[in-house]
Amino acid sequence: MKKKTTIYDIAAKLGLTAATVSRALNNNPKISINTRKLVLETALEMNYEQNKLALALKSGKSYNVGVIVPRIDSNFFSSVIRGIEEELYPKGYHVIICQTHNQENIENEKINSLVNVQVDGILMSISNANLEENKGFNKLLKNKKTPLVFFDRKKDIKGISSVTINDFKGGYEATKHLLDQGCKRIAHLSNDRNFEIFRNRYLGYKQALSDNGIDFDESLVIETQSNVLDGRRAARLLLDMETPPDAIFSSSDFAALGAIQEIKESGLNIPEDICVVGFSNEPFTRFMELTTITTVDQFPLEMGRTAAQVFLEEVSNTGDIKITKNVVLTPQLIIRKSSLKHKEG
Amino acid sequence: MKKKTTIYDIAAKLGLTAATVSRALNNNPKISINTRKLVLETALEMNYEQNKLALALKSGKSYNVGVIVPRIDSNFFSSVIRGIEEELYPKGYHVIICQTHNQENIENEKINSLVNVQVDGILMSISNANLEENKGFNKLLKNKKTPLVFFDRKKDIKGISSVTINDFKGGYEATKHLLDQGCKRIAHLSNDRNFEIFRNRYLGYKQALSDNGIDFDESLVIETQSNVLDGRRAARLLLDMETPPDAIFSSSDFAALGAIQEIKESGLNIPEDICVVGFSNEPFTRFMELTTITTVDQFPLEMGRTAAQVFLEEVSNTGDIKITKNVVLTPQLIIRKSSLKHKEG
DNA sequence: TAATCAATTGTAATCGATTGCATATTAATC
DNA sequence: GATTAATATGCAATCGATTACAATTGATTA
Repeated sequence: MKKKTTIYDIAAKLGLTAATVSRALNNNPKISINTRKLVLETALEMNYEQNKLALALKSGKSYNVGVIVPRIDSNFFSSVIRGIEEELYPKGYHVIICQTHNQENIENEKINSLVNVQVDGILMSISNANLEENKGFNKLLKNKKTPLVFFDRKKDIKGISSVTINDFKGGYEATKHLLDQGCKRIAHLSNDRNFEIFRNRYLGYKQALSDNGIDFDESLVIETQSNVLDGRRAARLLLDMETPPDAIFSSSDFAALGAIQEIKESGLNIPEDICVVGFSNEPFTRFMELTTITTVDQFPLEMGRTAAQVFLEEVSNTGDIKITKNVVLTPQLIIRKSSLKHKEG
Repeated sequence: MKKKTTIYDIAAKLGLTAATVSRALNNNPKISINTRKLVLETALEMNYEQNKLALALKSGKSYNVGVIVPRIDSNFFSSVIRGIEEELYPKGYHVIICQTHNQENIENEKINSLVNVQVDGILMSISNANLEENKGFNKLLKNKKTPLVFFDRKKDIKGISSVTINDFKGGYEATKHLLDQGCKRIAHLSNDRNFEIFRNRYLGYKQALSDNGIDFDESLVIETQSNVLDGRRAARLLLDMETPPDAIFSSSDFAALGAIQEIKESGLNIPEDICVVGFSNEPFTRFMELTTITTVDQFPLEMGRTAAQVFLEEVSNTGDIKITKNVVLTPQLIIRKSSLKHKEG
């Protein structure tokens, strides 16, 4: 277990100074060609590798970025992370993963922890709709040293960049599609609308209804968690109504799946009796045997890549004026069997 | 954007030395109670936070661990990573993610890169069956400074710990279950058997056949990639045989799904005509509407947690003799509709 | 009263690389 | 041949925290 060689070792071997070695390795023009060559050869020979920790301490840059997500084991988030990693690794950055489990206190703690290990930036999808009340987060905001980029679940905060999809449009088009299928009574499985993404999907839904002369009926909107079981519960509520809906637009694929299960078990047919549209394009929506699920693709890979790019721009921006970028990707409605009564014109 | 306060700032404010402040903060018993109290209060007041980079440089410990996987956006790997993160974060570690895309050169590079940023350990699922021929990997092995733990896709290398499931048993039980269903001609969608996991599933399959008096038929084993399309291709080959199989045990859920699609499209019924069993318990296997897929659960969360624990043991082991631990988790066959012709006795 | 000891705190080196400011050497110029 | 300029290298501080090894202080003891 021999120690790693340092520039001092190289310097000693060549009768030089660490300073000279350092400059030679960094292609400083002040170093003579001979010395440079000698140093480079010796470095190779001695298996020299730059100590990044020393560099980090000196420069204040760790070349690590933190990524905070509610959880990593969902296709959406792991795909975003994949995109981030693919974009940042070639630039020399490593990606540190943190999960919040949707708990505000954990999110708080992880933000602190990441700042504490001197990450060069934080990319996050928030778990706390009231992030501004969060101490760790506020410290991060004030000190402004660590670039912050929101993706997907963002907060509209001045000076903070974000990458999202146009959730309004996603909600609008999903609803419009259902209307085009002849549906008149469209329910919506929403989620906590303190989060922009869910509020916007909801608003898109409402707008589509209004644009097409359908009265908004609040009783058709049910707040639903993003999981199969709660989707079932919501569907049950809807089916038990005096006049059940003829379509459901769910802000979550998982809830949509639960709804589909509940609907089928009650003997109704999809899409004939009830059309269903989900959100996120989770893999299983494509794999369904009978009723592949219509859903909205959020392009998570691209979202991750873009968030990484925005981060890179921010760190490379040395000027005084900070550029805030709010990128909005366009979602894509993917029409499948769960909502397709007949070919659209 | 004020600078972060250091122990020197605290020292200056109190007319002390950085050494004293450091000791006070670290509860060194040589510091008087008064001084300690004073230092702690001032530290709090000045929002002092320990600079981990400086600490890392001094101590040689970065409190980062690297995790290398083929890809992160599959449920299996993201679940393992989730387990790792949950286990390590409370101990002060951060998890750095690297993807190889199953490419050997990238794997090589990422190993080097992680060692270079001084991670305290590497947990990995290999992408290269001939890892020993890998330069970066060998360096890692020789120098022995950075603990290495394999999970799932491991290599049997002396001195290297690993956490896997008993793939042999998984393959055996899957096959035995098919035999119990009355299947006589069981095909196997294998994968590159240079990887232990695939070889062992294959061997378990063979053993179950042999134990039950069924002759092994090599033509029923088809090397298949872990994706839907290749599963279709493999199924097509099998269906086109003179005597097609009456069951398929796939070493991948994705290939199993492809096979199911192909079988159904050719007008055959599952499980009546052909039983199918997958491997991994990917979410979609449970979500299938008609034919939920029988599969083998690998307990990825637990695998991740265990791998993390093994790593923690290795770093805390300061003795000279290195303890190598090879944990083998027990897989669980999850019987669903794709293979259940009738209740098992 | 001088010697000894314990309790605190300070000094300075260390981890490894970078960099502004000398300095030394050589070459070019008058 | 003396002066200037250019080139190459060294010196030493810095990033922030830790830690052997002094050094100081006051108290205790012979």
